[in-house]
Amino acid sequence: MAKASTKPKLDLVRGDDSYATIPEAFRNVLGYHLRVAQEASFQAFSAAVDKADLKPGWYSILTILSEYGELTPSDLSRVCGRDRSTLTATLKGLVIRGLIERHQNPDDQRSYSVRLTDDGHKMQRRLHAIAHKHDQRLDEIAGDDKDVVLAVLARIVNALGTG
Amino acid sequence: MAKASTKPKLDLVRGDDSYATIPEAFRNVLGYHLRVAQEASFQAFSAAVDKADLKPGWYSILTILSEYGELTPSDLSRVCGRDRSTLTATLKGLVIRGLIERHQNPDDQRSYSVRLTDDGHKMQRRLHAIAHKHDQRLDEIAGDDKDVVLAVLARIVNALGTG
DNA sequence: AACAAATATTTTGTCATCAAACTATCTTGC
DNA sequence: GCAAGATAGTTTGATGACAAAATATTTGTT
Repeated sequence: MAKASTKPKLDLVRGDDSYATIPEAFRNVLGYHLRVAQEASFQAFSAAVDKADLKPGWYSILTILSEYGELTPSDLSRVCGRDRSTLTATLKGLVIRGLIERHQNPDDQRSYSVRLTDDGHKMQRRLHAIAHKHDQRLDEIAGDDKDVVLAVLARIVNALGTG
Repeated sequence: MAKASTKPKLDLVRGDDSYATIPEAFRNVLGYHLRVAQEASFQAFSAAVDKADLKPGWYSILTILSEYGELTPSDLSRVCGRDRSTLTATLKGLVIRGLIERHQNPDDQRSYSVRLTDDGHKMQRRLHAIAHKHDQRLDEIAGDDKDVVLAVLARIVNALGTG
């Protein structure tokens, strides 16, 4: 409703596919721009990783393990900010590919931890190189505003929770 | 690798579930914070919509239609920045629920357009009320930095493309 | 010691996203 | 007028996410 006077139907038809028309209702809406920017960023990283025949989902897990050494799936899920159940399939794949190995916890039969293998370390470095290039690109785009943006994003996460 | 000296394993175990420990490797990385913040924002909106027994995916489509009046799935996909194939299922659901209706294009048998029904308009307003509250919350969190953040997010999308 | 409660992980179901393959239809060029 | 190519939409398959239910095991209580 609102202002039904101007219906911008026409300029939708554009040859290039850059995102032509932002609906008026979303123009000032952080959530919308957050979603679109995150999707763009992920797709760009994904494409770069894909060219090397790797999976984008591996990067964060391998990197966290390279930093923390050894973690249970639950701790890993807390650190990377995703639900535990999301990790199961990825971890299974990483084990199969020999990039991580499981260690049964001798004190608790329910629990195990994962750590990088040598191949896992190598793969982490490969992925990190790709990720780092992507980060640099984002940093250039953000320029001097980077710190402000990081601060706002952190406030959003703290205020709304991780999920 | 890098600095294997301090492995912060310990403070992971926290009673609350606010995101405790950001891996050092991600602390300054826009892409990571973008992903986590977007996920948090989406989950918060999703939860609010869910309480009213609605679907978050409906909101953007209904709102775009309320603004543009009548669109083909392809144009809708361009406006909302998602792939065409993503819309198929949602549009089907919206038709079934009587929130939108399809109109065959008389000049092209392949093509149709969708527009809101009266129920669709009502539903759009309900969802908008929820979305608006969510937006206000994000606006409060962003405070004076909102415009800077919006500008950076827009630059990211323009530089990396919509997907 | 036994049963209840908490915890660690997996499984299942839903949804959103893209890309690529497929179908149907329209347009173009010859 | 007909075949080739472009376009609109759908389907299928992969990935990634959550939540809720199911399993297995440990801990705590009486």
